[in-house]
Amino acid sequence: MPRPKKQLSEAALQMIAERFKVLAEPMRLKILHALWEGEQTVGEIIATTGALQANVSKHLGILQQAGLVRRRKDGLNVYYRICDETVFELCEVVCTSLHDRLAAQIGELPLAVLQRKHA
Amino acid sequence: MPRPKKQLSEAALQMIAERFKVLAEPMRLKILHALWEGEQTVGEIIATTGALQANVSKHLGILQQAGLVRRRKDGLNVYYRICDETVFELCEVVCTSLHDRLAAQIGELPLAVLQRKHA
DNA sequence: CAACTATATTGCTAATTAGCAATATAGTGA
DNA sequence: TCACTATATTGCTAATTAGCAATATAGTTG
Repeated sequence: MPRPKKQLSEAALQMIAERFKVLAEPMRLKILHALWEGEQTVGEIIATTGALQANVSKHLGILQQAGLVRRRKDGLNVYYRICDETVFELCEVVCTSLHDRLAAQIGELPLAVLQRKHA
Repeated sequence: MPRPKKQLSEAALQMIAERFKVLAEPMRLKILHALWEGEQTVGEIIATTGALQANVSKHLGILQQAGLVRRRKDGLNVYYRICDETVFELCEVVCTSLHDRLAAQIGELPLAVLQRKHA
């Protein structure tokens, strides 16, 4: 049974792809993960992720540009926090999908029935 | 209130990022969208998307590698179909997020209250 | 003001990849 | 077998980008 067709313009595809692109970097996911529990300064994020300062700063810029995190300046420090909760939902859906896929692949493999019974 | 911390290894981040990467190309999204209503041959996908045959074939290979689509061969034709429904869920979540973001940005802008009242 | 700290930006390089053109493969029918 | 069709693969080029090093900016303190 065919689904009802939803129209998607080139511009829409571009925007959606762009969002996925932002999430397609392990380091950015790591940063978002670090912000899971709440806002952190850039310095804290650097410590948490172990990445170089310049890279963290650049990634944070990209995340902010995408509207996923928000800046808050206080003295010398800059605090970042997640401002789009769908980030977590997306990661969860992907995790579940990957998990299911791997589980299915495991199911495809024959078990080691040939293992020796005793020594 | 801090959220409960979920642990994410480097390998997990890598896998998740990889999945997002697959979805981060407009043409692949277009192909998935073409498969929304059901399985299609490569030829049909080419016609629907307007892309060159070589590119469609390569994208389909990537999608299959990622476990998002499945091949079925029948004579000269090869039929592809989506085998991971989370694809649609992910796109919907992103669309909603983007929509909300744009709506919020519209709200930030002052309306054209200065427009002339009469000619 | 100068010295210091936290963060941002810039220039560079190496690696990845989408699209194109050309070729290869596989299945069909005569 | 040959000719034809559908799909896959390969080689190439141009564009993008993550990470690094160096520098710049902004805020603080003395």
